[in-house]
Amino acid sequence: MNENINNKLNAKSIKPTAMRQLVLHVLAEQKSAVSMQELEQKFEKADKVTLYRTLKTFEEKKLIHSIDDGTGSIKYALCRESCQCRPEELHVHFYCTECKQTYCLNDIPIPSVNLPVHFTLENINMVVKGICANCI
Amino acid sequence: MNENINNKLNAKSIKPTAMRQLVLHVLAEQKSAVSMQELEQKFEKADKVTLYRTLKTFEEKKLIHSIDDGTGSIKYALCRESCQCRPEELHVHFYCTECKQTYCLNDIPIPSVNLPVHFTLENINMVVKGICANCI
DNA sequence: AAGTTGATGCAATTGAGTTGCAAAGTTGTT
DNA sequence: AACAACTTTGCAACTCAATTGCATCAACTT
Repeated sequence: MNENINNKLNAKSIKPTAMRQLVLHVLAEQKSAVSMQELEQKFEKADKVTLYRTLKTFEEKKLIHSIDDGTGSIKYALCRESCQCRPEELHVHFYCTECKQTYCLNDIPIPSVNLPVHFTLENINMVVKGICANCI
Repeated sequence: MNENINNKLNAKSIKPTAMRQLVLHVLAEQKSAVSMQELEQKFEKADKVTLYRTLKTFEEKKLIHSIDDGTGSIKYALCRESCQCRPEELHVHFYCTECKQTYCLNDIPIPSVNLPVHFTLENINMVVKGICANCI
């Protein structure tokens, strides 16, 4: 397990410090995307700023991606193996207004959009709001 | 012109106060979606909170819609005539990373998404980032 | 004119995100 | 082992948008 964690960090050329192992471990357990605040609460003692910078590093190295689900706090979730976070690889996110959880709909790619002429595409954020299967 | 403004307010059953007429007037002039801060600067003297509440009212009454474009400040834009802000009516938004403007792509409806079973849909936010035609 | 309701303006608070800086830890070199 | 060079961590403090409380003001009702 620890092997696995270190492998993932190494694969993205992130130095495997204790903190980073811990954060990655917790992230890997989540079924939904989590905010910095939620993560913070999952540790006994955790410095907000270290967490913040850890997440930034993870995101830069494309180990995780962030989702702005419109709730005011950004959520983070693990990327899939070998993800490059390119527009074609992105998936839809779902925010449940009942349980307030944000889920990666990994199997639902973001549909392509025909932009007006001379518009270039870099990135897409698509968040669907509604009620998830568990809350109906 | 003033007639027009009052008609729009009345049509959505919003009491046409001076402030609201003014804000609606300025909103109608915009080519892109604007933040509260940007709006504030367009007035000589404007109280942030009044503006805030005016926008809230407008949004509740579906005179405007808000866009969370991921920049950290919410943008507002007029809805089209007779818009109910239902999922089928929503359009894609475009954030230009060059000019930092957020545009309503009114002619591009949000593509439909096949959600997993038992997920219900209430709303969709779709923001495409890239470079707009003016900035290329 | 008094009373009720809604709108406005100021002050102050919240809450997420961010920066600065010094201490602690890591790595590589002699 | 000792040193320098670099990275990571932790605390304090700050920024900035959004929001709330409360008192005042305007408009409409009886």
